Amino acid sequence: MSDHPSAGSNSSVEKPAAEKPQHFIQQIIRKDLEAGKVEKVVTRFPPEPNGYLHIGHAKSICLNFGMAEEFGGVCHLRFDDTNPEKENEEYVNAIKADVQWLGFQWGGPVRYTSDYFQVLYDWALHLIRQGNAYVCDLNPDEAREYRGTLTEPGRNSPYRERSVEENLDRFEKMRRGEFEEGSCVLRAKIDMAAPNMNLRDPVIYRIKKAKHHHTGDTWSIYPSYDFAHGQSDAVEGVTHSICTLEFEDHRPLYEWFLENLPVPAKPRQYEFARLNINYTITSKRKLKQLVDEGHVDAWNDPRMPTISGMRRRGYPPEALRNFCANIGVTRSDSVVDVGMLEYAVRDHLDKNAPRAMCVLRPLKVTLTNYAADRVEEMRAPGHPNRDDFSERVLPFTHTLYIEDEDFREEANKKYKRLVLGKRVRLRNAYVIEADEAIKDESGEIVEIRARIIEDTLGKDPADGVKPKGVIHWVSATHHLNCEVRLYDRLFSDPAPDAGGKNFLQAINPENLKVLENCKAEISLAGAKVGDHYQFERSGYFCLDSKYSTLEKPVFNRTIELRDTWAKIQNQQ
RNA sequence: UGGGGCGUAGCCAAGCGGUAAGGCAGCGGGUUUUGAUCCCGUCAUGCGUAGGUUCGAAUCCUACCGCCCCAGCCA
Repeated sequence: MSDHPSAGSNSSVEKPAAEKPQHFIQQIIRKDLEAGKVEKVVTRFPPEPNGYLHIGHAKSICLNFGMAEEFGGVCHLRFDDTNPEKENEEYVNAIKADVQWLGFQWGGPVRYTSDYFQVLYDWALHLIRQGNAYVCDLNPDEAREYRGTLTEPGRNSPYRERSVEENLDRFEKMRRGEFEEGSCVLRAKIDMAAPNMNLRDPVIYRIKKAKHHHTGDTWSIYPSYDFAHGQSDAVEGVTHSICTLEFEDHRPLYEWFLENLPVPAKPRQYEFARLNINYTITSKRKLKQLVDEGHVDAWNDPRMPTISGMRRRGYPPEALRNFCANIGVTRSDSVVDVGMLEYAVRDHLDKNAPRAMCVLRPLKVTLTNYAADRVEEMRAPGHPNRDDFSERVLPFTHTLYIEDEDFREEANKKYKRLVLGKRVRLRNAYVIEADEAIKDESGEIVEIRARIIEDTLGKDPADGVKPKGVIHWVSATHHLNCEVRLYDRLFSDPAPDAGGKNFLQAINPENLKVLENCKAEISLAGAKVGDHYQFERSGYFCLDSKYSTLEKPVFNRTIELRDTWAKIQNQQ
């Protein structure tokens, strides 16, 4: 059967000029709607609550909820909870929060595959009565042997021809918990010689005496993914069941159940390529390992590619959605450059984050011609390109801090910062000129003595000697002490996951730098968790939701500004 | 020497028989009190390879090559 329903030829659809190209899922849905095959689009996002959602799930969420949104339908949130051994409620709650944070709302209640355990059980009975399923007593090793290999057909299980009565009886005993785990399973009777391994009498129910986070001890048998997914879609009236490519081989099985069971609808499955990003891993199992072994703080560690980690890091939900829109949806395997994600984050933050100044590595500057008790209130725009942001007030005083790296005793003309004997513009304030660098015993520069050039607020020096550049600063007496955490990529290998590599060895040992003596402008005292700021000339920052306190604010660097200066330096 | 997919620029990706969109990255330039943003320009004589069909092929056909997925009582 064809992947794409051979839609009635509706060739007279005029193509609107200069429209955004539609990806194949959009094309399929639009045709289904136009052909009247579907009245209202229903999709679903079906995570298994066995870990936290990551950037790859964001793509799926944007696709599934996005299609519902775009075509006036709904998207269900359904927890695919058929394996109680790995799932729990912490994950359920985290997943719900993540989906909502991304800005999506599911249609109707939160659903669980476990809501359908009774129907699924009844349908298993139906299959048995039709002679389409049997209880098989082969142990796992034997079952593997009987299954055959990729190139050799399997053999029929010796239990394949049990009578309906015996199957009914044994399945009932499975249900009642009378058999040990692993002693038997219920299998669909399809074809042990099928070239598609999924059709070689797949397991549809297995015994698990674990307590289920949602159904408690009600069941001692649980349906397999294959036996649950399509039927759940059918029960919910899902029209387009979108999943990743590795499930393509399962589609014939998905359809086999729909055809052999009295289901209320016939949903269709479509597959797209899952997201891969370089320098990143998107495997729940490996992400869990990073957490369990303490390589990171938690699932929501700002270095994690989890949705909660990116949230804590300061990635705005809009950036994630834009990113997903930018990468598209196709069926070809690909590895997206992490630069695309970073672009989306910078792009949104640049347009929306208020500006502030914060000195990360302070170097004291004393203004010898500025009275020690004088305080001027400089006014600075909240955003250079928007007038709907409120102004900030910056106290300007006799002693200031500038960035350690913004001063050099001598430098070539490419260095556009403060140089001994030269001028620089203090952003939103005066032009100053450096007269002297004071060093300690070890030769370390500990203070700069400088002068302001009078009458340079909003204008160049009257003598025509223009400053070489602009640097940020903070008053040494009127500021907010804070801690800043600089994150770098978690992995230094573009493909930490590839081949037989051990991804733990690809961990970047310098993925976090904590600066405890940072000086922020006082307006930042009002920062709240969830606010985003651009620390000018530095990057985008936000308060850390875990470590920040009123006494000691902790800012996470979400991402650096694009830095062509660093690029120039690296080229030399 | 099974089955299912996928190959368009460094990366992502349009294209659906009429002569290679767009974005990211890069490069060059302009504006700028952020080395940011913004703006302009540049970046595939060629679509995995080789044949074929056609007036015309990235699009159709054939063969080959490469990569991904499948042998859980995971999803």
